[in-house]
Amino acid sequence: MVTLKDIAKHANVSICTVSKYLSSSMVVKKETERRIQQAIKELGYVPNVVAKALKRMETSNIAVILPKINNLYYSEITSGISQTLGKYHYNLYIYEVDNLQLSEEEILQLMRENMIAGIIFIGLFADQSFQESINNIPGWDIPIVYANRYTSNTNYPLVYPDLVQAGEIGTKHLLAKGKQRLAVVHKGLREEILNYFLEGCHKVCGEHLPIVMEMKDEMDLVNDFVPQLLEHQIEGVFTLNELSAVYLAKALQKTNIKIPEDMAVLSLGNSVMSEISTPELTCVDLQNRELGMKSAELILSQIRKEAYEDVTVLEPFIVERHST
Amino acid sequence: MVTLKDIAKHANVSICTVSKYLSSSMVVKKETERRIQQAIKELGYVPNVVAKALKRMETSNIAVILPKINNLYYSEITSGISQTLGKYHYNLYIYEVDNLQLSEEEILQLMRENMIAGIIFIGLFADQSFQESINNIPGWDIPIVYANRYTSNTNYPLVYPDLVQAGEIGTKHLLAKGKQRLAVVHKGLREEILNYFLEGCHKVCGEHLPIVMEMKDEMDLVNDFVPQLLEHQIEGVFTLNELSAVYLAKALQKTNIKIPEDMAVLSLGNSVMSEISTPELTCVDLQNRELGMKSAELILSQIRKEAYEDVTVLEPFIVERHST
DNA sequence: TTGTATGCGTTATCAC
DNA sequence: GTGATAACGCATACAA
Repeated sequence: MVTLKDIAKHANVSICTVSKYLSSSMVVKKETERRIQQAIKELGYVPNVVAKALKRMETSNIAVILPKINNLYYSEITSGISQTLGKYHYNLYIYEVDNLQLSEEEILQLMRENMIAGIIFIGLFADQSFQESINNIPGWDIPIVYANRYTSNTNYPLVYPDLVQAGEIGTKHLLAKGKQRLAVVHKGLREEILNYFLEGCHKVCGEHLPIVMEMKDEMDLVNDFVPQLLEHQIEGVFTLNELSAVYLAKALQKTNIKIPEDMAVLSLGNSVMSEISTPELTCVDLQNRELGMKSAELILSQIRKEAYEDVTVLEPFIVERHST
Repeated sequence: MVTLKDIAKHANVSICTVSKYLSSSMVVKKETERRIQQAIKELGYVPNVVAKALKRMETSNIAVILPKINNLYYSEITSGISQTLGKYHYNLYIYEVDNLQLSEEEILQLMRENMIAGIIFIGLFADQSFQESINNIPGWDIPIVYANRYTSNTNYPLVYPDLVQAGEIGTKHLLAKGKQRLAVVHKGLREEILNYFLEGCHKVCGEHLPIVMEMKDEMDLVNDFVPQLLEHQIEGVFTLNELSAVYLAKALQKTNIKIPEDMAVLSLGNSVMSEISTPELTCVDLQNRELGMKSAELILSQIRKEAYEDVTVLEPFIVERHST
């Protein structure tokens, strides 16, 4: 391995001179520069980031911790993070919690061992127990960003889409399409989150709120779920889970219910899945890539000790296709 | 930061004793052990992986380099890699080439700077120029695995699905379903790769090969592509790209062609996309997760200087749904 | 403008 | 069993 020492010797200067020159924290004579450059080229010098990190007690590694990467929802966000981090020459670690089977404590330990410069959690961990885990670590000083987590008892910045507005524009859209009797369908959504949507619905519908229905894994959509929809004479469904929206659309068509004439389907989330569904689903885009980019920026702000917003809210918008 | 030094002082032993005890490369007296353990607990010691890496000149970081992560094809493979690496306590870096806009040389430089322990390339880089880039680096010694790359001029192990067999079982399946006139549809596939499939088809069809059609981005499927299919009186289509298969199925239905009665559609690749398509697509599963796991194992074998297979071929299999 | 010397936290080579 | 001490490659305070 070629080190600064080798370069220094070859260029007949001291290590310090090379080091400072390379970090452009010093101006050197033209002749010195030439010799250093030549030595670097001839010997094939590659800086050692690990040594640098040890000395400076700081890496350029950001960890993204998420349930699984093979899910378009998470991978979109991750790609946004990657894009911004790459621009600033930070590296991106991925930790898939579903695969790793590590406890919260073990993950935090891992982050400290590796001198991670910042952590982005994507929609993970029960609020209290996790925050407690961090508080239990005296001298914890790694920047954190919570992407897609709705909580207030944390000292770290939050980034999430405006779910109230999502509920509002979704409902408004369905009403504008002439759909009166609406249902909000979700799948294991925490009540707290669900309430944000309903608050948005409320703004549009007043007291005439959509009915709320939960989709369960063991349900047969065609035989169990769709009949319930019909029973309530639902005309428009706002499905708060993209994949469920796609499956619902399939079930409706199997039951010979025309989309959007007999029933409109609006999905939350805009990945290829909505696009390839039949019919193509109208959806509320949650700006996942932007969410990722913003999360990365917030981590970098913390690292640089700059000011940052405690809460960043992204504006969702409607992408109209053929299901409403 | 609590270091070995602090622990040593607190436990009244030397740094060396603590270090060797922790790496279980030395047996210590019961009493010493107790004191060390107590010190670690009381002071809250966290080992510093960066310092360890510098000293040992070796990290536990594996880099995965791929075009983009927000693509189920790549993220499935990545998830497989993550699963295996996690088991052996290796960390996973992700580098998205499409986002980073780095040249081959810059990527290789990045890997060396960061003392990456091994690199997995997923379906990337023109064979020759890239291999040359590596050869141009004297003393390059980072293990590499090529996932989904078909080439012979490399010194590194290859992992890929058996495309000949994919062609064979796909064709066989379509024939078994009573489809005689077949088409193989691809989208910008390199001739070399395409030929593997055709070789598989040949095994089943003899000289009566399927016709090959290329799908282009600017094509209107309903007005341009489907009519071509009909013109050739095609009864079964083997689409070598999952997303294209889904779009083709949509186009066929718009043209009121019944799947699979009038035309069978077989897709290559088995992600959720085939599942949520209407109708659910029968497909040839390429075992992406296994591909990732195998890639990770091959990297680890190289790191451990164990023997490994130069070429690992995965066996694709049919997943039957409703499109054939 | 350049050089010397020290230390980041760890492991490894000795000696005791 | 245990302890000094020297590296690993780099950055930096301080000298010159």
